[in-house]
Amino acid sequence: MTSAERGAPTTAGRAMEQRILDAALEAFGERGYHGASIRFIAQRAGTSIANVYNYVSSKDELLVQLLRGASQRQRAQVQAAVEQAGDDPKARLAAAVEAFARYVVDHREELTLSNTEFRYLADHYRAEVVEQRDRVQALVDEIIADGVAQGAFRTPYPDDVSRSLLTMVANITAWFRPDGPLSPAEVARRHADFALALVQAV
Amino acid sequence: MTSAERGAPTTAGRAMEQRILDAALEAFGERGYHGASIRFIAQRAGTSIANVYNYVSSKDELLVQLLRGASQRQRAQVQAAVEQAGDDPKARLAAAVEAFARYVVDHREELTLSNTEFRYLADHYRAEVVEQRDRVQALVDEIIADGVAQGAFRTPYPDDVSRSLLTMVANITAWFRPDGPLSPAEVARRHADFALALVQAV
Amino acid sequence: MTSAERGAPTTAGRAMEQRILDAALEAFGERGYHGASIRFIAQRAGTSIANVYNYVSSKDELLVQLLRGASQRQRAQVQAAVEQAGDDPKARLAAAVEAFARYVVDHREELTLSNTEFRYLADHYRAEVVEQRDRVQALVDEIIADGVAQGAFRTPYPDDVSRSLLTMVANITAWFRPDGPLSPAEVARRHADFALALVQAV
Amino acid sequence: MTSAERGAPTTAGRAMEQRILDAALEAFGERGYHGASIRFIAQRAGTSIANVYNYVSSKDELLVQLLRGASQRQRAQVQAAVEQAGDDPKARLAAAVEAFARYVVDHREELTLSNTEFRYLADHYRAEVVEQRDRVQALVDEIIADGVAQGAFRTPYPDDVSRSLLTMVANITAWFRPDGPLSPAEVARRHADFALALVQAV
DNA sequence: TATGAATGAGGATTCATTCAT
DNA sequence: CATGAATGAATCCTCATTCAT
Repeated sequence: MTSAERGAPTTAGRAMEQRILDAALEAFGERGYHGASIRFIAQRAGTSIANVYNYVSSKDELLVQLLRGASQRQRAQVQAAVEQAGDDPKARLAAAVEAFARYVVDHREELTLSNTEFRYLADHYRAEVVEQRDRVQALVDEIIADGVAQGAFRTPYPDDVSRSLLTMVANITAWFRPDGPLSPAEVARRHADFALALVQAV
Repeated sequence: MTSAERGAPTTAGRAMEQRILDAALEAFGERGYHGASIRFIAQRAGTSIANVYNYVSSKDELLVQLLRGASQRQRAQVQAAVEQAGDDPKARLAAAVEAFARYVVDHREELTLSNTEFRYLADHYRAEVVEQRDRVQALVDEIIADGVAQGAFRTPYPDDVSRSLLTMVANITAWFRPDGPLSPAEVARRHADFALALVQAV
Repeated sequence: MTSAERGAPTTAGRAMEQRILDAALEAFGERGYHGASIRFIAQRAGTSIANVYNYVSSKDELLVQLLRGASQRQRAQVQAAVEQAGDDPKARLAAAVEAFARYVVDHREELTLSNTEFRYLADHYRAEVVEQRDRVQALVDEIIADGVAQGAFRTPYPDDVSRSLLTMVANITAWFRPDGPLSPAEVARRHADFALALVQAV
Repeated sequence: MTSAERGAPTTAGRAMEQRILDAALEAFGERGYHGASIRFIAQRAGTSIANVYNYVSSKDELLVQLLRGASQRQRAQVQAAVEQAGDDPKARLAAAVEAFARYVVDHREELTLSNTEFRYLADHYRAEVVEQRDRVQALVDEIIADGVAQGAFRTPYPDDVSRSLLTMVANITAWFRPDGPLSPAEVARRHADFALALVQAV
């Protein structure tokens, strides 16, 4: 059931919904939230404007649905990676950053949106996305704090480093091009290294 | 007939022009390029819509004028700082990053624009801004390469570090709040430290 | 295929039809014909939009069905009252007006519709409603004319009084509130008195 | 200065504004508030849709401007007539009703609007119109109460008569046609007579 | 220098309606 | 009997821009 009030969707309906979400992701990514019209999105999805509103109740809602999904999946991916990384702070930090970076590079469109259009969300919607972000930030904060406590990291500003680190990784979208010299995997790995350097791992 | 196509501007004219540019900076910063209308900007500037067109030939031009000025001033500030820093790679890198960061924090609105609305510039205009950015990037690239050559920095990926470093600093705008715990000066200084950590300065 | 074009309706079908008509009456009453959408009506009726069209062939038809029914029942009620009132013009007029007023007050929504949305009916439909109204008007005209002929009423403008009288009573809807000080029965009775005053009954 | 925020209007501007208001009055009268689109109004006024919004800030505002003006002028006309009518309750009542009726017949479009579209006004706007109406009603209430006190009127329900009387007169719009047998002046005069009959003037 | 008047195109959204299931 | 999917046309309103004054 989508946010537009309706009953159980058919198979065709579900497919159409996905096409619309995909089209919106592309459109917002290319032109920004305000720059991408519903007309443009509908065209990309191959439907009429009116039919878009059978699946989504407003343009706002379209944006939030995309951002919400992205932030949840990214958080989940980071959390899972950390859980598998064992106890060593270095391993945990590397795993967190690599997973975070991997999500960024693999879902550039979602993250471009998240970085640049997030602020246009209505307050009510923004909260949901902020929470996911905060949970990731808190996780990394904690890893770094642990590392410092155990003497594995020597940075004098653990919290500031943590924030700047995630800022750096989230904004890989600002320069990464898939046809560039670095593969997604390499980009992610190197940023894991950068993270260790930033915290001054011993 | 825009300002550029006319004779010498009067003092009052110059003041009006500045009011318009300031208003546009605020407006774009709050709502984004597509989200801020000329009407909104004119209201902020306290003039009529039509009068905005006495100073700027189009909305595009308004954006480009802001971004061009910002990127030039930022580059100039970084260059000046580096020139005064002497020969030591560490001192030079610290000076470059601190100056860059300082500009970001002191001109948050300009840089928010630069980070998020830059992509909406027409190709022709974008080039001018890109050039300024590239010159800063090249300068930092060179400092880091020198440092590596002299054995002062041990990073195995000097170019990647350079790019990620500037990304991190440019996006301080994403989280910095003037009423937060850190002063602009502190934020800048710490990012200089982060830079040295990132390049693994000896 | 609308209800009219189908076989005998089921009991459940009849109930649904009534729910739709009730919902439409409410909706048109609250928002007017143009202001009430089929979506709104369907929601009130607790069905889908599409299902509304199983019972009514168009929005126009929905309005006409309501107005037609109302005007028929009102006319019937007035006629019945007059027939039971005997021969005295005063009694007949009082009975007519009281019955007419009673219908108005007891069916405010229908009459609000009738007073305000009637003009949006397509010509073809309007005729049916006009006929019912005209029959009531003619009946009252006749009663008053009789009264004048018999010397029971002294008004010099029998036809004008007749029209203004029914206008006054039909538009009770404009001010009557069920939670006001007057009961429906009282309102009706007083208007019967007003009618006698208007015709200057001896 | 119109409600749409602008500076001093030019002569041409004032003329355009009047054309728009006239067009809206006609349009709302013919099709009702919800039925008359801004497009339709603009066409009638001979301008573009966008230009309508140079003079009026919303469709709501267009309606309220019309209704506000009408109710004010009608009240003023009634008040003036009463003031000139001397002290005799009969003369005063006749004057009030005749003036009221005259306004109705002479401004049928305005009053059709007032009778049928008034309820679609936003609460905030409605209050202004209600006040004008209430003042007229209060004036007539008072005249009738005085007449009853002085023994000039014998109606047992002075307040109810007062309300039904004005209802009757306001809704002359429902049946009056300028090409009918009665002139505006005659219609008004007869309703003054009806008023005296209703209150049972001695 | 400054602004009111004007507009065509387009913004998001809702409309009444149809049809396959 | 009932409904989700779909649409073209229309809704109100705002857009960036021009021009005469």
